[in-house]
Amino acid sequence: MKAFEVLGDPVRRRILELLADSEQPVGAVAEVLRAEFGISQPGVSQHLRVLRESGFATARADGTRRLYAIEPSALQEVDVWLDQFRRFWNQRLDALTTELVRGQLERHLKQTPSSVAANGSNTNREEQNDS
Amino acid sequence: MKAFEVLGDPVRRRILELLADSEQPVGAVAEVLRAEFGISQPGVSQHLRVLRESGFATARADGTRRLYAIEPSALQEVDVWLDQFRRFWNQRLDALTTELVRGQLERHLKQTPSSVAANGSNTNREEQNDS
DNA sequence: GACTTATATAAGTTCACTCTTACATAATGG
DNA sequence: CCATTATGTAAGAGTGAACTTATATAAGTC
Repeated sequence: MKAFEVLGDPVRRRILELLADSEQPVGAVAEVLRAEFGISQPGVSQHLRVLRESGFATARADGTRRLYAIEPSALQEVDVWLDQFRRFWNQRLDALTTELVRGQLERHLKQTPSSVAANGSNTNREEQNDS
Repeated sequence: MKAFEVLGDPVRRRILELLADSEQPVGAVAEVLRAEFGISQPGVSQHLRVLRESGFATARADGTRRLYAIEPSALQEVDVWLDQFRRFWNQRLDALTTELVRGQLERHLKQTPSSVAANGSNTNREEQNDS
């Protein structure tokens, strides 16, 4: 699990956030990081290398530029590791996330109405005990 | 987001895994870590302090011992950060806490079969894409 | 109170990581 | 080709984090 070591660096996390919007050339990323962290272009290149080699990002050539993009697999590993702890906040929907989740659920059900059919009413009513 | 820096250390991740089973006294944790990482008791205490101070664990006194337990909030922060990337491996449910919704949905459908009525077959079959 | 067990803190060392500057490589356009 | 733009690599410096050993604290035991 090298993934967490890679994400330990705030600059690299920021890079991933930038790539999440869409693939980006090194220059664009470097510009942002110079503004936000005061870091040089070679510094950025080094971080991008780490992200590439650890499976967090991929690069493709585009003329003289290289476009970097998110590679989900490594991030998903992190997600999987978190699974063993989800039960600590998952058992019951707590006050914080209930509404969000509920909205999510409704939207989801709306997207695939066939799967739930008739009753759009008391879909997830069993977990409002302490919220 | 100090959380990722804290999780960057494999020893600390292992400690959290150990605490996930149940709360543990320092001694028990230290024993495992000495076996697995060759690390001393003070080393373990230092890591536990980091986990405490960063909100990943709590400690309560029990006679001469201190029992450490998981504190979910910090881990949940990590989960939330991951949200912005989930769409890369969850085409359908993209936003917050997909797993939560998923588990919730499954439990719900199981608990209230009447709500899905006729089609008990492909109830939530649409999200087995890449797993 | 003295002894033991359990854990925390102090001080110091070591080492890996993240920078920087300088340079290399590669594609494009005149 | 030569210059320019875009990016990658090299080498070295500085810093901080994670250990170690030694010691402090604190609670149970006799």
